Amino acid sequence: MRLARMGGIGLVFAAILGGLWFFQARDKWAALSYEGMPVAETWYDWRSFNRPLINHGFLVGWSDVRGNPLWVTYRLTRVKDPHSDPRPRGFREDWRSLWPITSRDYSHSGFDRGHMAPNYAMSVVHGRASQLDTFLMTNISPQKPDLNRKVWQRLEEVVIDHFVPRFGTVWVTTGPIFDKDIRRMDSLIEIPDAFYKILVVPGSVGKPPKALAFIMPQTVKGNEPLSDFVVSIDTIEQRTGLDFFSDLPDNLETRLESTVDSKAWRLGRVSRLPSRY
DNA sequence: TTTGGTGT
Repeated sequence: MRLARMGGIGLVFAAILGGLWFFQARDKWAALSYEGMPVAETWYDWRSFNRPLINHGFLVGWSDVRGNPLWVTYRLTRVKDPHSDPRPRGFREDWRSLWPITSRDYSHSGFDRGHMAPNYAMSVVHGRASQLDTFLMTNISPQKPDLNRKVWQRLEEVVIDHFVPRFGTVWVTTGPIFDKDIRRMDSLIEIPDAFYKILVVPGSVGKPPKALAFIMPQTVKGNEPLSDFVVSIDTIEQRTGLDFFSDLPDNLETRLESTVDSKAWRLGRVSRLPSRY
């Protein structure tokens, strides 16, 4: 009898603590993503199953099965005097991943440790703690050097150097794409076939939001114009099994995700900009 | 280097 009562009290406390955790987490999920974080279209499908990890300034949808983040979301805003702290020395294991993933798992694999939330932009906009979090292995995905160090880097530079100053606020959703055939590195981390990046400038009164989306395959040469890789968000949803921006009113969401609107972004002017380095 | 690699 007494045992049952104590058990009951324990359950009530657990429920209260769990509830508090959930509501706090839910607030952070909402604050770190635009109109709802990405969700798997089929919740029981292991291929798109992921769980949200909260970091300073960005959110990660982590897949323990693939050993990759399936999506990362963050907001970039204009800052007056952009400067970044020095690049940290190394990549760090994230204790939250089910399988321990370390920097060494990428060594001699032929793949770069590719940031999803980027070091420089996060440092400039969100500060040191955020910058350090971008070096967690749960923010890293295997990228071929010609992608990571060339055209993907150019895309990230255009976002932080041109789009953010021009529009004030840009929401970014980015991650890997896995086609049906599964290839893994020796460390069993799965190798993506391509990467996507979705940019959204939020709407204002009487003005709908605008989006620009890219898919870049691992096989790029690196000197292609960015405009070669523009796609609709619908295409990315089909290839990832994720649903983006699901909190938008349906008519807005449908329009945003089906249209390709590179003119409004004046992409042509920055499409062939060389990397700064 | 606003991307990364390798090594101790």
